[in-house]
Amino acid sequence: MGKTEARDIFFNYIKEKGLRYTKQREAILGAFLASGKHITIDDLYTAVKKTNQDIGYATVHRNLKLMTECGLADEIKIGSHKARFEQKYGHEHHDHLICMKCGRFIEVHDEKIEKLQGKLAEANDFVPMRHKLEIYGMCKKCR
Amino acid sequence: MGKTEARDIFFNYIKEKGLRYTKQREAILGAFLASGKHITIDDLYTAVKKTNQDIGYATVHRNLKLMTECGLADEIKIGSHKARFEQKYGHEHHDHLICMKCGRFIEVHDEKIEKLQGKLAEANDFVPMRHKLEIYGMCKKCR
DNA sequence: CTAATATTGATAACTATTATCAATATAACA
DNA sequence: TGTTATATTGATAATAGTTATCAATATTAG
Ligand SMILES: [Mn+2]
Ligand SMILES: [Mn+2]
Ligand SMILES: [Zn+2]
Ligand SMILES: [Zn+2]
Repeated sequence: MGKTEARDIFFNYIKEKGLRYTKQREAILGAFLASGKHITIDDLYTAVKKTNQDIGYATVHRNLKLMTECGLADEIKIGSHKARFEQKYGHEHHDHLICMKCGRFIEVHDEKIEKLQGKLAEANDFVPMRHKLEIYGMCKKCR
Repeated sequence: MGKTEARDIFFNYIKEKGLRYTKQREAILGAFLASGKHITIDDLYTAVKKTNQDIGYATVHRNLKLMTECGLADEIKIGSHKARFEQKYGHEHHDHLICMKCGRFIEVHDEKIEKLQGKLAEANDFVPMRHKLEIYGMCKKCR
């Protein structure tokens, strides 16, 4: 479901920029597409290592940035924690409820809020391009 | 307008924790209350230095954290930039429109959005405690 | 005034990210 | 299929921001 298209997007982006499609890129892309939500660079590095033990951390880092540039990945920074990435291609936009106790991320979406954000920006002569809404609190399990 | 009360809050917090009220604390508090919006630790450090040239960076940092703990300051992290602080006591809650070109912060508030956020949390069995809404885009001046 | 201990300022340590660079891999093209 | 220009890699250094360490000093209760 979308893996081939995702690969095409990455491959085409690489080619358009005059870059080269390497075994490492293929491996990193594959591991990313197989990954769960909100992974860190370390998570992906560990995952890729399983099939490609000679991979370097910097290579994973660089390619995660490339995947972000071409729209396959989305970078999210929470509090003082390290950067996390989630799949973007084929995934709807959403915001996050973040549990302050267990760290769980709950993905949410509210079209009314999205619309009001647009109006709010407009009222301030501001052209919105992207936004981040994070609600911190306590999840069901943690109380 | 509120400066004395703000000082009381800090002083009482210090005392309650069995800490000591020092010249440095007084100077840092004063500089913070006189500061503008969204300052960095460096900004405050520079400001305090003017009247207290022997102050150390670590001392400013530590006390900014204390002021945050007792509710006088609010820490905001934008993108990959360094931490910024704004006055919280006597200031209403607000969110930010952030210009991606000039870096300007526009402070906004929308009660309807706030209410919908509460509902959204509730619908997910989540108890919200604080939230962060940042809309990135282009401000009026920058286009 | 004394004593216990919190604070300070300099700086080291730490964390995460990004840059550097020589060796190697890729891909266009002869 | 070679040749060649150059993009990529992996190790590691550098950087940026934050936080910890520690000896000297300041504060405060008694
Ligand atoms: Mn998500
Ligand atoms: Mn603000
Ligand atoms: Zn939880
Ligand atoms: Zn602007």
